[in-house]
Amino acid sequence: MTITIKDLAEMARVSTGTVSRVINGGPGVGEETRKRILKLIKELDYQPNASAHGLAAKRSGNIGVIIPHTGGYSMATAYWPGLLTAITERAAAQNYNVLLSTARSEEDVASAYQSILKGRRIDGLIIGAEQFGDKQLAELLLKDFPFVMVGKSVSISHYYVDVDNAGGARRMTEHLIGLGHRRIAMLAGPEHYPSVIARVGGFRQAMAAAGLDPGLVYHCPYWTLRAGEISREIIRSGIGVTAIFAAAGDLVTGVLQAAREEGLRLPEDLGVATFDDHPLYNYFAPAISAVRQPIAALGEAAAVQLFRLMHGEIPEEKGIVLPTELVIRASCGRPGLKTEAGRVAPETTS
Amino acid sequence: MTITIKDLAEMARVSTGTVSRVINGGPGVGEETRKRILKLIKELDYQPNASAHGLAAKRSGNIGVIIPHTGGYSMATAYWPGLLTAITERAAAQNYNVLLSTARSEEDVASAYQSILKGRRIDGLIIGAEQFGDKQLAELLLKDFPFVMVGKSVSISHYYVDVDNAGGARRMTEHLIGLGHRRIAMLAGPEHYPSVIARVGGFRQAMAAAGLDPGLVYHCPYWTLRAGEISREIIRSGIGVTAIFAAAGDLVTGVLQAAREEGLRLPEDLGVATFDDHPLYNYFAPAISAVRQPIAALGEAAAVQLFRLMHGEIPEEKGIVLPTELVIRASCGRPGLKTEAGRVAPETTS
DNA sequence: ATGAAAGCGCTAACAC
DNA sequence: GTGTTAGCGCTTTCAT
Repeated sequence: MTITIKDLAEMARVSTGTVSRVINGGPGVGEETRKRILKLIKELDYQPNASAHGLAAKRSGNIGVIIPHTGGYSMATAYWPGLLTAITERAAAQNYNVLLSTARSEEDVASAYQSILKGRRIDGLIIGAEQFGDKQLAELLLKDFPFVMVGKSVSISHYYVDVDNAGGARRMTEHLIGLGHRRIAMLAGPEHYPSVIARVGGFRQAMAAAGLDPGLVYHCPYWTLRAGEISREIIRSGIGVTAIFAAAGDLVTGVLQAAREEGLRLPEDLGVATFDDHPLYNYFAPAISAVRQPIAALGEAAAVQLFRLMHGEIPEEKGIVLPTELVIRASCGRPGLKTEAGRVAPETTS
Repeated sequence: MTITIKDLAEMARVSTGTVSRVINGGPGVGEETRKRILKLIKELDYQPNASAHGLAAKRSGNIGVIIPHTGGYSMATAYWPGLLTAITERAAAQNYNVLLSTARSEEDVASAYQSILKGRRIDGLIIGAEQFGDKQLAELLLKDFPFVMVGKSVSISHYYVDVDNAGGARRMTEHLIGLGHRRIAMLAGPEHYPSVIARVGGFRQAMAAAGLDPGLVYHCPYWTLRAGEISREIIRSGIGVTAIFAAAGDLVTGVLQAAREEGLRLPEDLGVATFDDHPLYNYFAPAISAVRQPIAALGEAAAVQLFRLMHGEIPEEKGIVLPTELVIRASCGRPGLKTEAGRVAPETTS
C-alpha cells in the first residue's frame, strides 16, 4: 500500500542504500542514477517514514516549543501566539515541524519534558515557560541538549533571546515623567521573574534619576482581577499617584477596570501605560500607550539560535537581546489636563 | 547511555516482550512481574523511544493541527490561539502531542500535508485552514485518515465542529433592529467561505423578517485596511446606514478606523457590532458588542471528536455545532440618541 | 559509484 | 505467563 525505500530501490534497480543517499542528498551517487531516483520520488510522491528515519538517524525532525498556559488566557494576548507563529514559520523553512506543549503547572512542564524530550520526539527545544524549573534546565545542560529560552533565567547560564525589559521600562517611565507625572506607580508581575525584575529596575532607575520616589512598585500575579484589586488600593491609598505603569498585558486591563470602578477619567485623573503592545490597544478609550516588543523577531531569533545549536555551532553570545519600541497613544495624558476622552461603559451579557 | 527496553529486560530478568507488554498495559503478565518492571521504570526514569515505538506500532503519538496564517495576524486574535490551547490540553490528557503547522498559502498546506501526513508523523488531523483544498480533503477521506475540520467545507462531507454562524448573526441583527436601526450593513469576509455564507444568511434572514433591506452586504478580505476603505465607502455613499455589523474580528477594526476618520461618533452616529468576541473589546470606546464563540469548547470538541475517530468509533453526527452567545456592550447604540462616549485618539509612535 | 548487511528500539505473533 | 523472533523503514559502515 504505502511505498517504501525498498520499492524505490527495486524500481530503480539499485540498492536501498543508494536511494537513501539520494534522499539525504549525500555524496557518492552517479549523476545519472540520482536523476533517475529523484524522478521516481516525484512521480510516486514518495515521503520517507518519519519514525523509521528518526529511529535510524537518531533525529526526529521536530523541535519542541513549550509555553506557559496560565488560566486559559495566555494565548489571548498577542505575545505567545506571535512567538509561536514566527517559530513555526522558521522551522518550516528548515523542514522541521513544531511540537507544541502548553504548561499550566510545574507538573505539566515535567510531564511534557518527560514525554517529549526523553522520548526523543524532538531535536531541540524552545522554552517559553518561566515555570521551567532549574533542575530540568540543569538536566538539559548536562546532557548537552540544544535549547533556547525566551527570557533569561536568573540562576543558570544558557542560550536565550530576550527583549530589553529594563530599557523599555525606563524609557516609558521617562516619558511619563516628561509629561509631568511625579508620583508614578508600577504594577509589576511576580517578583522573582527575571523579566519583572528587569522592568522594575528600569522603572526605578528612571524615577531615581529624576529625583522621584522609586518605591511605588506593587507586585501582582498575572491575573486581571487581582491587578484590579491592587490598582484600587493604590488609587484609594491617597498617596497621590497620577499614573500607573502596568508591566504586562494582563495587568493593564485590571488597572483600567479599577479606574472605571473608581470613577477616574483617563488620562486626566490617571495616566496609564503598559508593557507589551497589542494591536487592539489602539481602540481603547483612551488608546493605551505601550512598550512594544518585537515579538516576531524574537521568535525568529529563538528559532535561528536553536538551529545553530542543533548544527553544533557555538554562538559567541549566550543571549540575544532585542530593543523595544515606545508606542505613544493617548493614555498617559498630562496630569491635571482635561481631554475629551470618555469612560468605558460597563459590560452586559445576554 | 540512554536506557532501552532491552536494558530493562535484562535487569528484570525477563524478555523484552514482557517489558513491552507492561509498558503498553497489555494483558498476560504476572502481577508480581508487572510490579517489578514498573518499579524499575520509575526508578530509571525510563521513557520509550517514540520513533521506535512509532515504527513498530505504526502510531506516532502525535496529532496534527493546521491553522491559517494570514498576514502574520491570525494569532493576534483570540480565536486560533484559544482553539489551539484547548486542543493541546485535550491531547495532553490523552498522552498525545500536538504537531503544529501554520499555512500562509495553498502551497504551505500542500507541503505541510506532505511532510506531516505522508511521513506518518501524525495519527489524526485537525484542520482549521479554509485554504485546505478539496483535493487534499478528498485524499484524506479516500485513505480513511481520521480528521476533523473546524468549520464546514461546502462541497465535501466530513467530520467537523462549528459554531452556529447563522444563528449568531441573526440574533445580533435582531438586536440591532430592536434598538431601532433600520438600514444596517453587514461587512462580511470573502464570499465563498462557508462561515461567511452562513453569517450573511443569518443577517439577511433577520432583516427580511423585519421587512428591512437585506441587500446591504459588502464582502471584503480579512484585512483591516481594506475593511476600512469599504466602510468609508458605505458611510459616504449616503444610503443612510446607521449601523455596521462586521462579521469578523479583523473587519471590525477597519470599521472603527473608518468611523474615526469620517468623524462619526459611536454609537450615536454609527452603531457597530461584530462576530467573534475578544476580551479586550470591553475596553474600547465604546465597548464593542459581539457574537461570542465558545472557542475553548470548540477546540475541545474537535479534539474529542478526533480521538473518537482515531479509536475507530463512528460518531452518529458528522458535525457538532455549538451555540454562540450575544455579548451586548455599548457600541450598538440607538440611532439618534446621544451618549457620553468619546472618539478614539490617533496613534503616535516613537 | 554501488551493494550487502547490521543495526536503530520496539511490537506482535507464535511458541512453549 | 513468558520467551523468541521476525519484522517496521531507514541509515550507515564496510566491501567491492
